[in-house]
Amino acid sequence: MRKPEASGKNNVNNINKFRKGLWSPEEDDKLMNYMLNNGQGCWSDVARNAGLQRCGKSCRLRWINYLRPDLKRGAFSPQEEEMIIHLHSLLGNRWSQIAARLPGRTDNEIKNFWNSTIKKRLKNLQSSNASPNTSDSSSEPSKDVMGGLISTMQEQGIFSMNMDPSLSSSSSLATSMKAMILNTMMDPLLPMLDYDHGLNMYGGAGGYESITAPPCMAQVGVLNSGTDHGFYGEGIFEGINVEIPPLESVSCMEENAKTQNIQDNNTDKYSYSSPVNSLYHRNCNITSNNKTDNIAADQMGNLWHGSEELKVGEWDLEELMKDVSAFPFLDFQ
DNA sequence: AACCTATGCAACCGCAGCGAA
DNA sequence: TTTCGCTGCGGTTGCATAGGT
Repeated sequence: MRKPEASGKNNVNNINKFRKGLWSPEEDDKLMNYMLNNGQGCWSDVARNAGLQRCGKSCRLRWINYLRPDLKRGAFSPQEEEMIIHLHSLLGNRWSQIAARLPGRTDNEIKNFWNSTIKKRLKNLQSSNASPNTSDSSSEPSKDVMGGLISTMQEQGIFSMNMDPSLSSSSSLATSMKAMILNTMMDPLLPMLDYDHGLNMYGGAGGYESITAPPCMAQVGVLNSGTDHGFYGEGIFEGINVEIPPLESVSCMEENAKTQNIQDNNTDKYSYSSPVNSLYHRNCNITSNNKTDNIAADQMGNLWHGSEELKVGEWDLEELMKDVSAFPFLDFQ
């Protein structure tokens, strides 16, 4: 941790500017008192009016990540871990979106948790499951590796999902599994993926073959055989749309936050907003290019209960299994 | 006890989006 | 239309601490 009186450079260089480094208890008090008395306004005004020699950005960060009264401190519960993993499989590194669905947790906290704990675990799993044959220069993913990864993740509780054979054809199971696997493949820590021919959840930029997905929605688009978007030379997915849990009120302060406004302007563009709490109201626009998309307005509790299934869009099972079976190194059947 | 290394996490940085002027 | 300031986000850094040797 940085010391409140960060030595040397910062303080010297910022005598007439803004303070940097760790926050002192006095600064915390000032900010806390100001926020409680005045609420959030322009952050640069907050910094000034609270008598802090900090930039507004720093004040905002401190409040959001540390001082906010509704923050939940302490270790992540297993349920939260599962939630994070699952949401990450759907949302990727959109930490703020993930945090919006975890009451009392901050994006920074989740990001740190992911980058340290979970990535480490996955890395261990990868190394422990990778067969010698797949550790060579070939970037082709191995069925064994992926299968092992999944099973080991289950064994170790990283990815818990009911694998009862009777549920193996469940669309939600396969959907969640597919989303997880897709995202797992996109994870930079897994070098098995040839990123030059990989998937781009965010659409557009970079040298990726672009398979676009709108913000707030995990959508893995079309990869057809015989197109330039081949994945290791093989077509894989017809469009995959995975719904994510809608933003819910994550604060006890606003019970009425359950109301969600879902607007359909008939151009396949949806937008919804959900109060997160009185100070942090996040908006999220969802753009869909699939007519079957819809926004689940279910309660969070219906969406996630430990290992229960994530609510997903209406998928045709056959189509789904076709998608999955087309996957060159997965066999769910 | 001293040193080294790994880990966790608070905070910073740069960028993009947005609205107002 | 452009510029500017503010906000929010994701990536990264750097320090304190725990654990190992």
